[in-house]
Amino acid sequence: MDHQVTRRVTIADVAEAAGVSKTAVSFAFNNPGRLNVDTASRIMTIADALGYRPDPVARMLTQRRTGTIGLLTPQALALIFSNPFFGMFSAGVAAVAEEAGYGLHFISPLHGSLSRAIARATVDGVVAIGLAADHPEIAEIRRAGLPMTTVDSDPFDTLPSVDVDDEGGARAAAEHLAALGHRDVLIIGIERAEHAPSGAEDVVARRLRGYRTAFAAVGVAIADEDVIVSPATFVGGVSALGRAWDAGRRPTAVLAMSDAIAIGAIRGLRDRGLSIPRDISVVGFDDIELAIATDPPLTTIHQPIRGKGEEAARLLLSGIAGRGEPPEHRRLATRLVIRASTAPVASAEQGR
Amino acid sequence: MDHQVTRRVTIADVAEAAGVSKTAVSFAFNNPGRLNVDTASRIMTIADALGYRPDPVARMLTQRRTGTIGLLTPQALALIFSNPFFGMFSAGVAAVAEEAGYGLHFISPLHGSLSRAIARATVDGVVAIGLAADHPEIAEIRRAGLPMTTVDSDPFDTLPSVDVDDEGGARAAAEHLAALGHRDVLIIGIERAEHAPSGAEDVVARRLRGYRTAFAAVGVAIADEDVIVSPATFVGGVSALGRAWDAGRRPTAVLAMSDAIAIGAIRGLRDRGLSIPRDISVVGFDDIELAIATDPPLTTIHQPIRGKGEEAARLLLSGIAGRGEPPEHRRLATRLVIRASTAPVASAEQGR
DNA sequence: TACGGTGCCTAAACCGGTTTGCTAAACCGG
DNA sequence: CCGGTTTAGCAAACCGGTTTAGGCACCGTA
Repeated sequence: MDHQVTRRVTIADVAEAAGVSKTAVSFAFNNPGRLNVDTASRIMTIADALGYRPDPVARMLTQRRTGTIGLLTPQALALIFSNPFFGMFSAGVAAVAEEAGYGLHFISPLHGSLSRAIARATVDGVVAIGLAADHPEIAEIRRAGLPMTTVDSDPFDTLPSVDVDDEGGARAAAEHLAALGHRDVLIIGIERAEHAPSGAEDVVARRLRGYRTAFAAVGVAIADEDVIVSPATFVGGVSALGRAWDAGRRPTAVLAMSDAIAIGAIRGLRDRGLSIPRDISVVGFDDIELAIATDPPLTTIHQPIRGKGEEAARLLLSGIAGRGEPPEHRRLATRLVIRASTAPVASAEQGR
Repeated sequence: MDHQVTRRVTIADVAEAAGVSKTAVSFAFNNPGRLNVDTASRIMTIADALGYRPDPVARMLTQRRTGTIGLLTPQALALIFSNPFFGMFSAGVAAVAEEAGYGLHFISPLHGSLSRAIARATVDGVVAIGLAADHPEIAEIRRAGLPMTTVDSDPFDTLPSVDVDDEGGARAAAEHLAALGHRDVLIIGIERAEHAPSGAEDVVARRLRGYRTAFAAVGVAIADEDVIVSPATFVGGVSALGRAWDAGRRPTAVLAMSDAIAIGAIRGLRDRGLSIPRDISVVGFDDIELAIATDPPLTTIHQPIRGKGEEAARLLLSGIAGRGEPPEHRRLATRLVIRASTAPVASAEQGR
């Protein structure tokens, strides 16, 4: 019916139709107490009849707030959403955002440019996950005057942050393997979108350090060739494992920096006829919900994924509220969860 | 340093500093061709020095477009993100949105009100998933003049839509079970947020019909008590199964309307000492990536989750582009994928 | 009768940009 | 030197709301 270019009905239209000023209409919606009750309801009736809906953009402009927080990732959403970890994390920030009446906007590179995406984002603040602390975009956001909290970035910072004990978790994972007698491990790290900017130490680096520390304690040095990277997804894990295998690597254990990767790696190993954990052990990182339901149930490092999201959102909201407290830094604990994807190294060899 | 309430630097500040008009500054950013090249670069330099960043909200207001599409769900994000299905679906819409230069905004009930969330959302169009066709919010969005495409809603509609052959898929799942000799099944449907508005037939209803048709063909009627519902999450599945079990239900097979639920149900059954599929068969719906990696690998109904998201986004974008074509309706195929969570019913009984 | 309140409503400024004429100067061929 | 065309930049209107600072009528009171 009204299929034409029917101009949107504005506050002025309502005002005219009701024979009052724009101010009155605005009051009817936002501050009815300032109007005679009859006038107010008459205005509302007319507004409704006309199908008037205050334009949220215009509203944002005058109020200087958007009621939205941004969730920024340096990787494409299409990729990141393939990782259950990210879903859980998002669920955490969404939960506290919703609770506080905020909407959620995802900010990810637009045509490859994170800057462009940031410039277009209409948000009151942003939670940035997986952004190295020296990433130029961080400076950009701060210049824009937006409150921000970082997650899994470097901690030494003037911004509030939340992360987990990556190094400790990784160390625990590697120690577990070392204690089982493993000496030859393949490490699958997380591929980062960005061309790693120089110095900053990211999640991958911290976990790697943990792995190395643990193995150094039993006298094995992890060579760079023992470390490969993969997108943090199931299919990423499958193919990363495949590449290493086809290149001739035959480790007795795999340390993956993400459960999605680990589960993919298990799939890849199975496809090659290996039995887990008899022939080869696998340990993940994250402890996603489904880690308990895989075959075999995954030995992994637990981190409070959802809690991380919640905490990040909380810190951000208090930053938005603008009490000028000094930035808080939260480091959440990790812990080893032993399930069934790891076993003593000996078993495979001795069995022969 | 600039820790004060430093007012945001506006286009007027830049204009003044550069000794030009606001127009010139605006041109320097959006239409540099209209300016002398020296002037333009001088303006840019000054803008940069001042840290000027055009306010995206103001920009939206004048341009009458936001460069953002909304993804609307009737359930809380915190819940929905717990379902891998949703992640995959989002990845699909995100992929084509990003490609087209659009951002992604999630719209979900704010303080329980979807209307409120919609009113606040600054988007150029919305993809609505899982909203019954007679849901009042649909009318609301249309009145707002926003292009919209529905996913998994009722199809008979004046809006573009995409869904899958739910009934056919469900029928295939049930036929598979029936062929294996199962006659006593428990069905776990998806709990919907909304107080089911009367007539509309949703995904749950369509799948249920498919299940019923298949079993009717072998002479068994599915009673209402055989149908329970659960949030579409792993933990939802665990507890739904628990409730049914504790209430004394002892089916030979479980038909879950979501893989997440199915995997949770398997977990619940295992916790009770059952072996899958020897003691009881389970079939899911969706075929999420991880369905291949669970223990046992899940027999399920495949649907092109990601493709659904992509297609929905494409339809929406063409709606936004506003070529006034009649709305398209896409129905994607489903198919049974037999893995290892189903087996003949006889085995358990005969084994005794 | 003048005066301070109070209740109800409005005109106009404002938020921070973009866009539409329009003008003035420089350029150009004849 | 002249009329016509570019080029460079500006003032003002506009997008659609909110908010400030009154104005006006009516009231009770000193």
